Formats: sequence, structure tokens, C-alpha cells
Amino acid sequence: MQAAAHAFADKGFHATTTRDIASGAGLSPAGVYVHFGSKEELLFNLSRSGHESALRLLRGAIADGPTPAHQLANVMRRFSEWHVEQYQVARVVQYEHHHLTPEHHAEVLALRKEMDSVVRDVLDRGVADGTFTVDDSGDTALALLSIVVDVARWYSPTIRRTPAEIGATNAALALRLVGATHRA
Amino acid sequence: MQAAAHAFADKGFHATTTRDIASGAGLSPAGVYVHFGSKEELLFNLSRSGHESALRLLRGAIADGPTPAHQLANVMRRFSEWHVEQYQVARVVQYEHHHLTPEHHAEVLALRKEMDSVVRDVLDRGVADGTFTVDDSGDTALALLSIVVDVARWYSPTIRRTPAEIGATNAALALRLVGATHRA
DNA sequence: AGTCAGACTAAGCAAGCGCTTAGTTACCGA
DNA sequence: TCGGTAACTAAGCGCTTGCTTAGTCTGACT
Repeated sequence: MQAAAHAFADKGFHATTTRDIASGAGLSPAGVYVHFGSKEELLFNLSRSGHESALRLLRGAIADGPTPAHQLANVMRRFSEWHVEQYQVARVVQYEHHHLTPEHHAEVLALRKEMDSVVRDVLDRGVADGTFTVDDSGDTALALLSIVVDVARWYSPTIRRTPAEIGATNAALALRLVGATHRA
Repeated sequence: MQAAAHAFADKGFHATTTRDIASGAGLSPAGVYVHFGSKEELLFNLSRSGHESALRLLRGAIADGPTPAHQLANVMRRFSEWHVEQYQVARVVQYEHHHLTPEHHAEVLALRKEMDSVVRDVLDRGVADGTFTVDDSGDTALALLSIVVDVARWYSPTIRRTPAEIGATNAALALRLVGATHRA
């Protein structure tokens, strides 16, 4: 799965051959099929476990914050760091899921909807208690997630910025975007 | 080229066959090779012309605004609208360029750097004249472009929001992000 | 009427693809 | 010592891929 994540993130699902994955894992071409029934099944396993760990991370970020401002900062900081540190898995999660079969795709789409809800809900709570000012919590949640998700597109290990720096930057930008700069 | 843009945007460069492109254009499989020497050359032509028109759009957005705040709002609104209205070309531009040959890739990367500079420069001018407040213009420019670029990822023609609405939303979010909400 | 360039196709080639088959090896409990 | 199970490979099958070749057709110009 690690070899597959590496290859899928680097070249994309369709440009990756099962022979790439096999040799990356130190196996013969047939060796992959001992563990996975098809290349798509491998993508699905990667995508599902990636989505599940991302969702777990988001929920943990909410649980560990006393106020909506702390929770939003946690979400942006930790999720951004995850996109950097696990950037190969993150790329597969964010950009390869539409190559899944319709059934498998539906399963990860359900997880993605929950991820959206986590961000939208924290905005709604912040608006409700007066700490946040936003025009539309759906639009704002999408923009915040765009900033984080896009990390998986532009990040490369050759970049000098550390995960912590990127996380801190994105957390600060988020608080500014919801009009809560003076807190958190 | 239209048929190729459609197919590349829908399935990605490697998942698209030359036969898909040919039949999309109403040609036999060999008909494509009358006009283009290879599938990669077709991607390059699409990617280059897409990058050029995006860069032209960005420069026009700057030219048509009297102040940095107007210019930034123009950039965000028009570039977001472009990502919606030309979302197939936009997807190819934003997500397929790394499948180009090294030489062709270098050529579009130069255009992409210029696009980044346009956004970063308007932020610097806004900071210089006191209308914008940002911690780091590079980080902020990247976040603003993330919001726009990500449109090409999540947009689908089935979505009810109009290009103008999405453009207006992103322009408003940008002004808020640089601390210039009261203007524009 | 004759010529010729350019757009196009039918047929197909060599290579690479996802995946299978038949068989080998290593290891574990009885 | 043995039978069984799971991990693995060498070889290769059938198909699809990007692209080529040889030839046809159309229309503009002389």
C-alpha cells in the first residue's frame, strides 16, 4: 500500500502500472495479486483508510478545542500539517477518488461529506456565539477547505517550509477570514 | 482540441485514449494525427493556450482596477468565473500540466510563475498604500490562489451556483482575508 | 481538364497493460 | 516427519494502447 501511495501520488492512478507498484514493494508483478484483487481495490483501500484517518483527525481537532476559535485553529493547523506530512496519501485522497468504481466512490463521498460538515459546524457555532462573522458558512467552509486541500497540490518535499509553519499560517489565515484574528 | 479538453478534464490525461479524443471530434483514430504529432503535443497546446489566456485575464483584471482593492476583487471575481465557465480547460491547466514532457512543463511553469507574481504584486501594492493588512504576501497570495484554483476541483455543471455568484463570493472572501472588507 | 496539396480513413503493428495460471518455497502445528 | 497453508514467482494470455502506413477523396488553382 505504501508503494501504491507513492506511485499514485507521483503519477496518478492511470499512469501507474501494477508493475510499478510491485517493484516499489520489492515484489514480482504477480505478487501484488496475493494481497489485492485488482489495482482499483488497492486504490480503494488506500482512499478509504486515508479518508477515515482524515476524518478522525478533524474530529480530534474539534474535541481538543474549548471554543469555536480554538477548534477552527486546530482543524486548520492539524489538517494542513497532515496534508504536508502525509502528502502522498493526501494527494490520493483529494485527487484520485474519482477513479474508483461507482460503489467505492459513493462510500468515500459519504466520508467526504462528513468532513465538510465538521468544518461547517464549527463555523456555525462560532457565528452563533458571536466570535465569527461570515456571510455564508457553506461558502466559507469550502474556501477554508480549499486552502488546506490545495496544500496537497502545491507541496513538494523540496520546499523549505516546515509542516508546523504551514499549519500555523493556515490557522492564522482562517481566523482572519472569519473575523476572529484577535482571539484563538 | 475541444474534444481533448473535455476528455482530459473528465478522466485525466492518462485515462484518456486517442480513440476517445478522435471519436469526440467525429474523426477516425488516425484523424487526430493529421493535426497533432502526439497525444502529449495535444495536451501541451491545450495547456499553453489555457495558461496564456489565464495570464491575459489576470493582467486585464489588474489593468481595469483603479486601486489595489479593486484590482484584487477583479482578479478574484474574473479568475473564479473563468474557472467555472471554462472549467474543463481550467482542470487541464491546473491538474494535468505535470504530465507534460520536461521541456513543455518548464514552459508552462514559467507562465504559472508570472500568474503568481500578478497576485503577489497586487497584495504588496495594497500593503504599501495601507489598504491591506497581511502577515506574508507570498503565503496570502498562495491561499487566495488556492481558493480560486480549487474551484476547478469541486465545480460541476450540476451545481446550482452561477459563475457570477461564485466570483462575487470569492472576491468578498479575498477582501476580508486582506483586511479590506469595508472597501472594494 | 489536369494537378496537387491537404484532410481524412481502413487496417494494423509493436509494445505495454491488467491480470491469471501453474508451480515453488517457507513455515507451522500435530 | 509430514500435511497444509500462505506468500511468492516465471511465464504468459488476451486485450488495449499510441501511433503508422498506404491509400482515398475533396476542392482550389492553373
